Amino acid sequence: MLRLQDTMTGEKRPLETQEENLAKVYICGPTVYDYAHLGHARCFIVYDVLVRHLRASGMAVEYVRNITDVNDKILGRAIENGETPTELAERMTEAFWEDMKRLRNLKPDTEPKVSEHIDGIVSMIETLIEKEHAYEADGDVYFAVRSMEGYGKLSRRQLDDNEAGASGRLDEEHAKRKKDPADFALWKGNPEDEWGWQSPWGYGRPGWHIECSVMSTQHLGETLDLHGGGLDLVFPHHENEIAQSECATGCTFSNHWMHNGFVEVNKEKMGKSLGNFFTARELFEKHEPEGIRLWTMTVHYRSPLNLDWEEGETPADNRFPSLEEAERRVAYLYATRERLGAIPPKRLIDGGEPPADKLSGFPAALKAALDDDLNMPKGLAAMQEFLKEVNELCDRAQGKKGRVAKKAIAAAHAGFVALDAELGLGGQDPSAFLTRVRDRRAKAAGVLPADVEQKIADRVAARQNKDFEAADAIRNELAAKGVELHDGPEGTTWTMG
RNA sequence: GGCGCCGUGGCCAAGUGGUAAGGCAGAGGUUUGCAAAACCUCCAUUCACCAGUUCGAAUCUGGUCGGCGCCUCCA
Repeated sequence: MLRLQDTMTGEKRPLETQEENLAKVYICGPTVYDYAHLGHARCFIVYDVLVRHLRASGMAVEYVRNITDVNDKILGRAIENGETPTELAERMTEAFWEDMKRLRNLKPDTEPKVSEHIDGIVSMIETLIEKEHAYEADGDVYFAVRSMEGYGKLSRRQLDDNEAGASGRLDEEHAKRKKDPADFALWKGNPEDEWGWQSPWGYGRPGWHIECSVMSTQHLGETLDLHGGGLDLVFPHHENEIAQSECATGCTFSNHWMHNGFVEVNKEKMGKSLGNFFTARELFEKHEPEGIRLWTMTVHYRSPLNLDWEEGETPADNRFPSLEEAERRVAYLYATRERLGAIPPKRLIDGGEPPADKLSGFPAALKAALDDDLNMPKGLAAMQEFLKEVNELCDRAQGKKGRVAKKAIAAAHAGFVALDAELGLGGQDPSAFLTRVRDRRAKAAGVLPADVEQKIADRVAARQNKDFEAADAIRNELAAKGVELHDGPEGTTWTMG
């Protein structure tokens, strides 16, 4: 049973779904005006693990994540780029999907776009006007926050406590049309030569929050089992979604609210204006996406996730020690999996000792960790102990007369299956992964694989002649470039340290 | 001003009433022609500080100090 922190109640409580064995999950997706950044990566990995875990626990999940393709920022950026907002949005949507795929995030079941829900938006606004929760003003439509009892319940704030314009972003033009400073736009009128749609209140575009109310309701029904997004969306976005949806339908909007923490860079919030902003794809140049995936799991999903950044002379010289460490851990995972797969059948025996608890108990330990408010660091700790046991198993199989029990091997394989199902780790081809990491590092260090292979051949010859001095000279020469040689029964292999 | 979060070993980080997971780094060992990898052992009598509650507190309460987020762009 999954227990999750609920932002609404401030408590950890079981995720109770309306229909048994079906979870209706809505996650706020990206606004597609630019490439996904590290914060997006983290956020969507968190919800990906949520969905994976629910499914691994035997639950069906209807996973809906929207694409916000209608937004002022998209328009602004498109004008800068000299393209249409639709072109930009489509380009960025494709890029987003590609990045998510590389991070090994599952595709949601439905990815509704705002541009395809304008009719629904208009009709929800009409309902809100009818029910006197919204009013028209000069071609705009605003939601009247004071018309709703309990406005502010998610973020636990009283309207009168908020400091109007505390973030210094009051838009005076629109502010004077509002009856209350806290009222927010459902529809914003704009000139017909600008991007927009026709509506009962004239030409214009939807406000920021209404699209999620409409898309979630349309695809999952009036009441969601869980709604999630970044911590910054609690107020105003989710608060306003609640206001719109509950005033329009009269139903509870979502039974559970989940919010993930931010990514920080050197302990400061990541932001374009701060110059410490990284897109997912620029980091993919340096680090395996799956390493980044594991890195996001090293802290609890609600805590800040800090990226260490050692700024280089040029962007290419930037270093990210925490990502390097995470990538090494993923490489260890794949190396272990590769070793397991390489155990020859003749080493396997029936019977034998029962597998160690850390081995056979890993899937259950992982499930228990995730059941407890998606505790991924705890899950990784269990993974680490599991991998150690698998290596120990491989060590035993490698001894001169080494034999291991078939049931232990089966338990190890089951552990890897669980790891991929629950966390989305270790599901790639091990040797392809390891070779890719090695070759990328070699390239970065200016090491040519063909040269290394030649040196290895020279060294093999030297060793056959018992010329260990020459052999060691080659080892040292390569080591100076970061190349590590591994002598094994099958020959010599190499990695980049 | 309002709402909320955090302070655990050299670094990162779980743990939220029963006596400190895991990772990185470090030390020693098994193994190796030498290495690497892998594995084993060691590495916080202590959880910012001060009071209090309790048989018992890193975990609860109050206070102090320090860091941070949100208050209509934000994942």
